[in-house]
Amino acid sequence: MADINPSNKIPARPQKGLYLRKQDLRRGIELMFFAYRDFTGEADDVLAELGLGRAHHRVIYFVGRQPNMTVSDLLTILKITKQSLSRVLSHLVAEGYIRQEQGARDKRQRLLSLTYRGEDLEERLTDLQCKRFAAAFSACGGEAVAGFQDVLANLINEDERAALQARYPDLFE
Amino acid sequence: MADINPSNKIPARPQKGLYLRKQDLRRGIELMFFAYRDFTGEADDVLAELGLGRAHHRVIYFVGRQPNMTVSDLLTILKITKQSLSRVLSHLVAEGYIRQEQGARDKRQRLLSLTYRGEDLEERLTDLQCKRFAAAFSACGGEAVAGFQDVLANLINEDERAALQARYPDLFE
DNA sequence: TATTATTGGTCAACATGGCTGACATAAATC
DNA sequence: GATTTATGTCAGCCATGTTGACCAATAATA
Repeated sequence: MADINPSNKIPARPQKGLYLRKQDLRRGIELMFFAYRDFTGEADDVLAELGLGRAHHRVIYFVGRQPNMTVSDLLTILKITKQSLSRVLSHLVAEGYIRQEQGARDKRQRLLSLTYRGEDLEERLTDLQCKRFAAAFSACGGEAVAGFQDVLANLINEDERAALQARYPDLFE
Repeated sequence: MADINPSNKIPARPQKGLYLRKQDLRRGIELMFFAYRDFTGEADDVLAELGLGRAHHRVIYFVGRQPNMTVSDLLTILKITKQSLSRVLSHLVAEGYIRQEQGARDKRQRLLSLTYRGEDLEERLTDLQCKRFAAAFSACGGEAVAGFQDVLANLINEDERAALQARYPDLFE
């Protein structure tokens, strides 16, 4: 019997690449949700024991990465309002995780850095997340890691990607 | 002048693979943060106009993906408390995005599905995120997409990954 | 069958961390 | 010097997590 229906062989739409089917794009959405949920989960548990939350973690992480940064710097990275940041930051200063010094050039600025206590916590949290990445990277291999980095970089807003590249030259290799 | 310090040529630690250096793992952390932030940003804006939040989006997305699912099903996916879910869900039902029917086999259950209004919103939001993925995937190519999927899958908790595989067989190819 | 345990869901109250608005102070500009 | 701009704070609102107490339907068991 002849194959009357050509749809068995010829795709209905022009084939732009198998990874661009709706199903594959939805898989991207779902993997991002599940991976992010678990990626942050362990650190959240540690933070909860200390009476801190994910917002505190972000501040500690980025201040640790770039000591003596200003509040404004943090705001452009976190993309939250300075009022939101202020609450979290005040808490971290009060609890002795973060130290702030008045800026020499501009006295309005408060330069942020981690105390020893802050460094300890940062290391503990970062180690947790790094271990997860090390396991995943090991399981997948270098090619996959490169692809992972490439896709994530391209999910970032274009203008934002340029700004990040200027701030963190090694973020995109 | 002879090269006295060998650290210029010989790595301090055994070389487990270039993508497992601390720097690369931290890049993973940072890319996840920035990519997730922007990946959710556009949809958040649409939701905000409708007086909804990201929590509502998650419910709409997963109910759309699997109509007639129960509240319990949703809970195991979202990993939040049923009290949290209840508030969001009640709101969505009140606003006419979601319909709930009593379960036939078990009258305690309420089977969830999208109304036409809910379907419209789901499509609008999913399209936004799919477009972002389509652009990123196109820019990076199929190899990168495969690596992206592989790494994300391996970032998910192992037990959870098994459970997801059972629920969504096509999530991991 | 009657009782008990489990499962599915709701209501109330609290905490975190977003948000806006009003404001103080330092610096830059006119 | 007066105004404008930038940095940061305080107060209060809202969304969305949390726990605890509870009700109803079903399943398990004495």
